Amino acid sequence: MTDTTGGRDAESVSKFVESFAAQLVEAGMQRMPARIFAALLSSDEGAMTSVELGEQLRISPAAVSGGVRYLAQQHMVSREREPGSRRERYRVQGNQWYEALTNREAVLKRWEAALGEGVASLGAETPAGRRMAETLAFFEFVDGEIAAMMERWRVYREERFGSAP
Amino acid sequence: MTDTTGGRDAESVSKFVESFAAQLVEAGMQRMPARIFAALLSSDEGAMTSVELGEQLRISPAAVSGGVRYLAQQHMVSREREPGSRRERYRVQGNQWYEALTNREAVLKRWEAALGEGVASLGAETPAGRRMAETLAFFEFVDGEIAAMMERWRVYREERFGSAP
DNA sequence: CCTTAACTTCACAAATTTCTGAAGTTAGCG
DNA sequence: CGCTAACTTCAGAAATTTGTGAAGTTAAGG
Repeated sequence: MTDTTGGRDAESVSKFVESFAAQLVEAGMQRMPARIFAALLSSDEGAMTSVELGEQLRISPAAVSGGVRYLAQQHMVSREREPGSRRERYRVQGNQWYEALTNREAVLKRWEAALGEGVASLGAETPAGRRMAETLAFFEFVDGEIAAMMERWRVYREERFGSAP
Repeated sequence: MTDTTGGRDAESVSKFVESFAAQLVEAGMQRMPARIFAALLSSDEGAMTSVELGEQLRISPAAVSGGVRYLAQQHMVSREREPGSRRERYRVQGNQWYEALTNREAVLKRWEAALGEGVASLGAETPAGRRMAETLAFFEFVDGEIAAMMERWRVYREERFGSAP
């Protein structure tokens, strides 16, 4: 086995990273954040330094910096500092990240606000206004359901994988 | 009330269209599809012709054509032809569109496939492989839950708004 | 304190995406 | 059977996005 990273075949890891990143891109994520995220996800530690990311992905420190900032804002990675060092590590926080993925809460709230304005400006009695009110109800419904779904996931996860976070 | 479109204030409708489209864009949709979709959603009929769309949004027939094709592919609008005419109407199919929105089925399936390959190529026994297997389980779980959620929505919708599609 | 390592910010070049006008295609209508 | 209305496709200009190198900032370590 070709093994240049200390445990795995570097090439097949890289291949997975790029292919998973491509899926994320297709789903709307920017390219650099997607690649960085995929790299972190497939690292054994679940964490990498800026330099390691730059080397594996062949990108500049500036690109790492920008990508990581985006991911941190979305709560998909967290940054940690080894005490007494200027070096940071970026970490995929266990299952926190996919909870963030479904936590489109902010997005849903904005949609709901926009639809609410739509109902108001079109008039609740017009056909368009009524259609929009129903759409709004749908998003409010989804909003409420998601919390319950995530709770069920935690239970299921616990019993299947053991060890809560 | 300024009323140039035959029932509503054209300017406030346009304002809503642009602001809702902006939200959709921020969530990842392309600009033209987003604007076209918002326009359809706020029309009383829930349907408009190519010419009407071009006029309201100030875009070329080519842009309408491209945007509508995208929306139809995503099952967010359907095209209908008034019989004995070359003219088409594009329609937001009641509640069908937001069901399509949650029907990220294709997306979820691709993610699952990619993650499955990841587990295989990293090794199910490695830490990274284990983390990825858990992620995969999460998406499979969500996949299953969504169908049930939509069913609950239909029941709720029926009792709150009456009249199934 | 001075040096240096480790990010971050910024201006700009390159790549990509988006929209348009023009030309093409198809189907209704006289 | 040809004319015209109603899309669609395509090539390319314009705008936007992306990633880089270079310069800037901050904090360890000597």
